Parts: sequence; C-alpha cells; structure tokens
Amino acid sequence: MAAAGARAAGRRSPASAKSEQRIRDILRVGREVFAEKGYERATTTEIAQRLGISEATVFTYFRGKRELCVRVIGDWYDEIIATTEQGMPRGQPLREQLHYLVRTHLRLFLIQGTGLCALVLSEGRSKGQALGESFLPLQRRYTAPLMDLLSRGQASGEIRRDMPLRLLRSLVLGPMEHILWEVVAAPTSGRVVDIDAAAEQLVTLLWSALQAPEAELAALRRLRADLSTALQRSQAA
Amino acid sequence: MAAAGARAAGRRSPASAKSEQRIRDILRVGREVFAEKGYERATTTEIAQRLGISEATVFTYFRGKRELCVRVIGDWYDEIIATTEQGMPRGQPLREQLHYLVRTHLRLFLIQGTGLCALVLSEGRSKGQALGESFLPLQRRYTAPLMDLLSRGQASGEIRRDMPLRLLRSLVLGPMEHILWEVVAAPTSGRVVDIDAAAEQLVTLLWSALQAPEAELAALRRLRADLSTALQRSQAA
Amino acid sequence: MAAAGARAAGRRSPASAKSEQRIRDILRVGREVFAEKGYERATTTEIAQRLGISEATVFTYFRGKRELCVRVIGDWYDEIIATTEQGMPRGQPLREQLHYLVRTHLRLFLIQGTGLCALVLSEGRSKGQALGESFLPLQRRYTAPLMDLLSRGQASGEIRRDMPLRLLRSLVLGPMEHILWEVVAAPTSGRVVDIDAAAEQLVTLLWSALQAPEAELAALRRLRADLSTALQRSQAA
Amino acid sequence: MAAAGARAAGRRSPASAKSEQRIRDILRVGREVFAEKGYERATTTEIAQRLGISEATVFTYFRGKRELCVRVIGDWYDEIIATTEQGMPRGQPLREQLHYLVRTHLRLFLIQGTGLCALVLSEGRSKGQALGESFLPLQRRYTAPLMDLLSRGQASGEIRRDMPLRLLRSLVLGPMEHILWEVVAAPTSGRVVDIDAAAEQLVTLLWSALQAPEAELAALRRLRADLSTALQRSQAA
DNA sequence: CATGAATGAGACTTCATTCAT
DNA sequence: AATGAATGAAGTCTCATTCAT
Repeated sequence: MAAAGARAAGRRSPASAKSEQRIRDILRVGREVFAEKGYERATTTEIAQRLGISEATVFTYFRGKRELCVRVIGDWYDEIIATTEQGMPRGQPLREQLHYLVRTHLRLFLIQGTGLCALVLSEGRSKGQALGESFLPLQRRYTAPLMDLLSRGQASGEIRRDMPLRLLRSLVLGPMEHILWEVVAAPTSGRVVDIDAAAEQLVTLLWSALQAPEAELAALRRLRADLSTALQRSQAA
Repeated sequence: MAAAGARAAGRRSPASAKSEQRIRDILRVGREVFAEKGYERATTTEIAQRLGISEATVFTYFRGKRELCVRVIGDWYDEIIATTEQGMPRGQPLREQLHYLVRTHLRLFLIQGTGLCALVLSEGRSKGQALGESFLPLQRRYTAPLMDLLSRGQASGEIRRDMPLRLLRSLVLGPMEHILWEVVAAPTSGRVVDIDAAAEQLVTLLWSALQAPEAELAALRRLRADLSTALQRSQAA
Repeated sequence: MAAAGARAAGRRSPASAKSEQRIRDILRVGREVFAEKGYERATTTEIAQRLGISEATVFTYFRGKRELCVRVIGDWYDEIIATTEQGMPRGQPLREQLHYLVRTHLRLFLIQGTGLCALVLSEGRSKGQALGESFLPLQRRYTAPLMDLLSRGQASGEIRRDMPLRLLRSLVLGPMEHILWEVVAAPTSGRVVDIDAAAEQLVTLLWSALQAPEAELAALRRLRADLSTALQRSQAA
Repeated sequence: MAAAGARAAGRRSPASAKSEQRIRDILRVGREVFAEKGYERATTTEIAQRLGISEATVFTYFRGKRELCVRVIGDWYDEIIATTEQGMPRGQPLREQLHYLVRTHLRLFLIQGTGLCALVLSEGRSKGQALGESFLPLQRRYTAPLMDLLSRGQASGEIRRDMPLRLLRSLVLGPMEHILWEVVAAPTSGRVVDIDAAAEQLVTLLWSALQAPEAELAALRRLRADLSTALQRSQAA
C-alpha cells in the first residue's frame, strides 16, 4: 500500500485516477497469479489476460516482471505490517499481545496471503538472482512487533532470559508457518482448520515455553531437594 | 539411498551395473542442481554438462525433468527417513529421543538438504502441475518418528494430552524449518550457527511446552501439603 | 537552419509562433538523440522525455520517427551548406579556398555533427526502407562548393586535369571523414586532436596531389635554363 | 576464418563435420543479412528463415545475435587480412606495394564486403553498447600492412617525414572508403566503376602527396629564392 | 493543441524434449 | 546405449504509433 504510486515505473507519474486504478488492478491480479504459481511459473501474459488488457500495458506501468513481483510482495508486507501494528493491544498483558499477534498473522495469511507467503519464502532466499534482497527491511519491520514483545517480556521478567531472541522468534513464527503450509498443501483439506482455535492452542503452548521458569515452581523444587537431603541424613543417622 | 533402486525408472529391464551407475550419477548431480537453483531455474542442460554427458542421455534414463526431480526428492526423503529411524535411541527417555530428532534433522538439512528443503517446500504445493502430490506418503513416513514419539508421550502422560497431535508436530517442526531458513537466507551472516547448541536450546524450550502442564506442579503442591500436615501432627503430639 | 522552415511538415497551415517553436524544439532534441544513438537505437520516447512533453506530441508535428529523422538530417545539411557557402573566401587563391573548406568541415563535424555524420553515413544507404534516398540532392549541394573549386582549378590549370572530378572529390572528402571516425571511435584517446593543425597538414598533402604534376617543376627548370643562358652570355661579353 | 570453430558458442565443441557446416552456413547468411540491413535491422528470424532452419538452431551455435555479428565481422577481417598479407609484393618498389594494397582492398570490399564495411563503421563506434571494442586488435592488424609500408617509406626517404603516420594513413584509407560509399550508396549506379582503373588513378594521386618533396625540386626552389633576393638587392643599389 | 493511455507487432532468447544415427 | 542436432513453444520485453478526451 503505502508509497504505491511513488514507486511506479516508467515514463511519467502524474498518478491520475485512471492510471492509479490500472496499477491497482495489475497489482491485484499480479498478486493472485504470483501467489498461485510462484515467481517462475507466473507469466506476464496470464496477468494481462486475466485483466483483459494487452501485455504491453503491464509493462507501461511496471518496468518488468521482477519489479511487479517486488511491488506485489512489498505491498503485501505493507498491508500486514500496517494491520498488525494498528490493532496491537498495547495496554493488555503480554500473553494477550502474543495471542493477538499469532491470531492476526494466521488470519491474514490464510485470507489471501498463503501463496504469497510461499512466494516470499521460496523466492526470498534467491541469492540465485530473482527478487533481490530488497525485502530485508520489510522483513525486519514485519517481525518488529514480535521482537519488541519478546524484548519487553525479557525485560519485565515474564519471558525467560536464558534464550537468544532469535531462537524465541523462530519458536513463535516457525509453528505458524508450518500450520499454514499444512493448510495450503493439504490436498484433501476436508476439515477446514479453525484458525482462532488453533491460535488459542498455539499460544498456550508457546507461553509455557516462553515463560520464565516460575518462582513458585523454583521454590517448591528447592523444598523438595532440601527435604530429600534431610531424609537421607536422617536415615543415615 | 535405501529404497532408491527399488523405485527406479521402469523403462529398461536388465538394470546393468553401468545403467545403475549412470542413474545414480544423474540423481546425484540432479540433486545438486535442483538444490542450488530450485525446480524452475534448474536446467537439464546444466545437469548434463556437470556430468560431461549429453543432454539426451538424461532423457534416456528419466522420462523428463519432472520425473527426475521427483526421484531426487524421493531419494532424499528416503535417506533422511532411513538415517533418522536407524539412529533413534529408543530405549532412552522421551526428552532424549526428541533431542535426537531435532539434532539429527537440523544436521541433515544443513549438510546438503538446505536447498532441497526449499525445493520441497516451494514446489511441494503447486497444484498447478509441477511435482505432483506424490510426496504425501513420504511426508508421512518422514514425520512418523516424531508423531510416534509424541503419541507415546501422550500415552505415558509425559506429554500433554490437551493438544492435537498435528499442532504439537507443527510446534516441533516449525521452529526447525524457521531456523534453517534463517541460516540459508542469511546474507552470509558472519556468525555460523552452532547447530548442536541450537538443538539443545530448542529442545529445552519445546519440552517446556510439551510437558503436561500442571503435572509436576500439582505433585509438588501435594507434597508440600502432606509435609505441612505431617509437621502439624508431629507438633501436636 | 536556412530553409528549415520552408520544408516544414505540411500538416497544419497557420504555423503559429508556438507551433514553430515546438517544431524547432523537437528537431533540436531529435538531432541530439539521433546523433548520440543512431537511428535505430534512438527512441521517440527519449526525445519526448528530454523535452518534457508527451510522446504523442511528437507525432502531432511529425508523421513518424522516420520523417523526424529525415528532417533532422535535412536541417543539418542546410546548416552546413549555408555556413560553408557563406564564409567561402572566394577572392583568395585556390589553395586557400581548399584550406577553408577542409578546416570548416572538420570543425562543423566535430562540434556536433560527429554523430550526425555517422547517422547519415550508416543510414544513408539502407535501400531496405529506412531513411529513403531523399538526401541525394542535399548531398549534391553539400559537395557543390568543393566540386566547384576543383572545376575552377582544373580550368585554370592549377589542378591536374588527368583525373576525374569524382576521384578528386573522394581524395579530399575521404581523409576528412576518416579522421573524424578516428576521433569519434577513439576510446577517449587521451590526446585531443588539434583540428586546425590537422587541417593545415591535410591541405598540404592534398595540394601536392591535386596540383598539376609537372607544372611547377617545368617552370623552375625553364627558369634555370634561362638563367644559365643569361650567365653564359654575360660571361662571353 | 582462422579460429572459427574454437570461438564457437554454447555447449560442446567436438566440431563435427555437420556442426561445422552449420556454423559456416549461419555465418555466411548472417554476413549477408548483417551486410544488407545493418546490426539493428538484421533479425535472427530472417537469418534462420533464409537457411530454412529454426531460429533456435541459430542459438544452438551462437550465444546470441551480438556474438554472431562479432563472429561475422571477425571472420571478414580475418579473410581480408589473410588475403592482403599473402599477396603483398614485398620485393617490389614501394609504390607498387601501395598499388597492390589499394587495388586489393577496393576489390575485396566491392566483392562482398561493402555492407560489412558499413557495418563495421557504423556499429564499430558504438560506445553506446552494441558490438564492443573487440575489434581494435583486428583493426590494428588490418591496417598493419599499410602502416608498415608507410614506415618503411619514411625510413628510406621515399615518403615524406614531416607528417604524422596517422594522417598519412587517413590519406590513403579515407579516399578508398569514400569511393566505396559512392559505389554502394549510388542508387542509379548506372555506370559500374572500373575498380582497377580507379585504383591506378588513386595511387597516382596518393603517391604525389606521399613522396618526399623531391631533392631536385627543393634545390630549384632554393635557387629561385636566392635569385629573387639577389635581384632585389641589385635593384636597391 | 496536448496528452494519457493503450496496444499490435515483433524481437531475442531459453529450454525441455525428440529422433536418427 | 549414447549422443549430436534440431526445434516447437513459450516467455519477457520494446517501441512506434493511434485515439479519445
């Protein structure tokens, strides 16, 4: 979304109403096609055909297939980031914030982003050549709310400090992506997944892992240990 | 490896030693190329060139690019499955078995599978046409040890029963894949990840989440209560 | 410039001041672009962009790319012809007039015409279709001063009569073009050519070739003979 | 010619008889088309069509249009250089050697090279992008015999030493190219040029310009000058 | 008049695949 | 069995040019 018009291609950029509509159309259909087919199997021909326009028109608004795809992914990131940041329940307890993040992401991805998620994951690596590393900043902004949440949790003692942030992030994002893959890849997805329930359950699991080993638990363990020692001493006597 | 030969292309029959060697060569190099480039960007030309053979020869042994790729992925699955099942420390505690699985997978993927992992993940979908759904059985066999472990844990009460197995599986596999993507995608992130340390930490986190949540805590509380009662009785006497 | 307006595109009639300015702008920038890129690699898009106008506007004033290019070349010829004819030192000795022609052409070409020179030379042929043979008359007018000079020289006996005019013309124009190519093609050949010096030297060479071969020599020999006779007579006295 | 097969493109280069024939065919037709149309207007499609083969076949043997064109030009240079060097009448007087060079070049160019000459001249400049500077070495070898001749002439005193070699080279090559252009460009070249006669005449002209100002002529000029001085003194007295 | 918008035509190039030898 | 050779099909991209507003 964001700087959509500004990054537009080619000749001029008065960004008239018509031209903006075209750009939006192409981005919309481009998103569909890229999501369905992946970068390589998507063709500019198909994008044009679905819109009922000439292929040349696509190239009037975007310098090339790659740029179009970059825009598609960029816009998608922008949307997710904006939506996420906007609804974040900052006042509420940390666990609730985590719940919000997990639920929101699962929903956003499943609504339309599922193919795009794949797109980013498979083409984002690249190094090969396609789709340069232009997404690193976006990726960072995208994970920022989660990273921030984890940091604050560590600072307040609610989240364990004995693990690197990166690992905690993988612990949260990994299962989410995995769940999404299952949903997408499942050819006989007879049963439609209940996203909200899954989010609920996942957060419960994650929170167990993230929490600082609790004070009470620690105290009780010490008690048991002491007791055990005392018993042994007593028996030895 | 394992069942590699068994599923061999059923074209010619004699399966001479020479033939088999050729097939193995093509599969080996095919794996390299597919792993490096992904399905679409890999070319039969390159595979032939790296082997110093004619492109046509590749087609003598494999019906086409797709079939070759399917075989490459299949063999890779076979290898991983075999290796994993073979080393599984069945006698040891559940946590140790989980540790083994996590460590083994991270290692196997990082050694050579990182590109193949991407290959499977990104091409595995594609209801379009490429790389059909022939991998579902493999995928099932591949996650079988983990699923089995989780089942046993639930049966023994060591692992919480209030979560569906699928979710627990995602909880374990998701972070592993996420960590691998980070490693692969990282623009030569100076610091090389210490796989074994990461496995260790990840298992610690996972185990917190997997354990039956209140079991230990409840046991300890009962202990404290009993103790308290005993004390009071003793003092009353 | 000169007859530029006269041959203007005969589309609209009023030829308002504004119109004429537009036409001149497009011709000016068109000349730049064609000179820099050659006919094929020049694009109407670039011409429009450099002027900050719409591509369509170019087509409002010129029937197409080809016509524009023809006009550009035509105007350039007009300029050169006008400039050349205007400064011609008609009163002075023939050799001086030749010097003027050589010097003037080298200068004109190098100032801006170098690319145009190439343009004419390479596109001038192309019986194919681009840039028709409309330039023959111009070409003739362009070489007219030189041809005239050579004719007069032959008439007066200063220039040898035993060679066809065409050949003499090639003898003069050829080296000039060759020198220009060297300058243009030179991969930024450190040393900038001193045009005036080159003209000087070239004329010296050319004049040796153009002069009636034995004229001077014969004259001098007769002088020596006369002198010798006179001396002998004087001594005899 | 020369290293034809070696520089070939793409996959392998066993240089079988068939493959070599194909390469030669493509080069032959490519030369035709490039010569007729110039680099930009020539199309790989047309080259393939004239040969009755698929366009893809062209790309089997040459990496691309550019490479093909480079090879075409390179081979042409090779031919000219070889032919020229081979027939050079080294034992004979300098003037005869010059005559040979002029005659040979005019002939070679007119036989088939005329379009290629244009090709080299127009695309050789480039800097723009097409057809890199790969021809500088060839260009040097191509003018080497002439440069050598001029050097030897200067050393022996037969050719004037008061002019830079570059200029002398332009004096020789320039008219030749100009004559060729005339022949090629002339749309109504009713009269076919008599190459041998033209060469004869051109050499006569050039030789007058190149020769060192002759000893006798110099002496006579000094005499005339002395005389003139003496006369003036005598009259002043 | 000026232009924004659209496009038809065609260029170069890639690649999996076939087939005769 | 191996391969040299050839190619159909498709893809991305460029550009001069048209036309309604």
